[in-house]
Amino acid sequence: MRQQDAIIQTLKAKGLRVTPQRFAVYANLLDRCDHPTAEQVLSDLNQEAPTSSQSTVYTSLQALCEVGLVREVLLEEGVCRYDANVLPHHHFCCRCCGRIEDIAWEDLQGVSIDRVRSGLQVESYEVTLRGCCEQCQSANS
Amino acid sequence: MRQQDAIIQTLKAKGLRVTPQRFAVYANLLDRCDHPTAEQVLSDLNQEAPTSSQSTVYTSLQALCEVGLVREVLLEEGVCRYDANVLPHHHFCCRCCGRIEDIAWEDLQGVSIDRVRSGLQVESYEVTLRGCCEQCQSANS
DNA sequence: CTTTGTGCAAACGATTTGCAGGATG
DNA sequence: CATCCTGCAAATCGTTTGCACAAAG
Repeated sequence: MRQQDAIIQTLKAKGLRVTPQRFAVYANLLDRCDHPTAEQVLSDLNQEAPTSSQSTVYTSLQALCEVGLVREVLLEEGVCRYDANVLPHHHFCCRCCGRIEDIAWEDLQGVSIDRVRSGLQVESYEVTLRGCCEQCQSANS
Repeated sequence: MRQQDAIIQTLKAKGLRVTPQRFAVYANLLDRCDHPTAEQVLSDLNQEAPTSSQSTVYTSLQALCEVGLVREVLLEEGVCRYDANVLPHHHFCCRCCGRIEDIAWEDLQGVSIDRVRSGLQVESYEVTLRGCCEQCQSANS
């Protein structure tokens, strides 16, 4: 219950009205460790009973992105995934199963951004690793 | 003219039939320093006279990707961009104008991949820088 | 001649939009 | 009670597909 209050406070603090649908979208995203698409969130919420419409999920995700509570992740063709982990981190993308895992910032040190071509004002960066995840490795052998 | 022969040889070497349309798509991509979408390539080719249909451009790009002459670049929502530079390199993505620039591999050294969580088999990686490009910086001031 | 590529139009899937009614602060 | 959000359905955008014809090796 305290968890829920925290979510409500967070939404309010960002100037977003707290509606059941918006709450549900954000809570769902916080709850997952993967990076779901809008459609996955939608069907997840409506699993047992219909709670949100398609367009509401889309607008909610957009609103959450705008205030910085959620970020878009673009690692795959055709779909846009969402991530409630907005702390800077990297991604690992499995070539076999498509799974996307977060890589903690500290686990990948040593990028020297200051060396980049002058003229470009770099505000942030992230590393995308591609390869084969543990599950797929054992499945393949 | 030698340039054109080189393209033809490259396509043949990859086992692709050399058709005027496919040639044009690949030549166009090699010619540009940006990372056009399929639609941009299409309209570019048909600028003066119609040379290729929509579906042909899409299938050509797909064929070129499959043989490794072109790579997909996913840095923006909704569209898939293409890049004829298949040497490993990084990308800079301007937040203001959306421009995407290649960053040479050597310009960004020091990522220590071996330190990443064990279990993950990393085959490749790339860094995405985000910020403000030179043109936008001067435009904003 | 066999195989592969092209072009058209229709199909598709993800996302967006217009608008009327409903809930929130 | 003014504003913002929701839900529906239709619209849109990028991309894919089916199929008949044409071109390449």
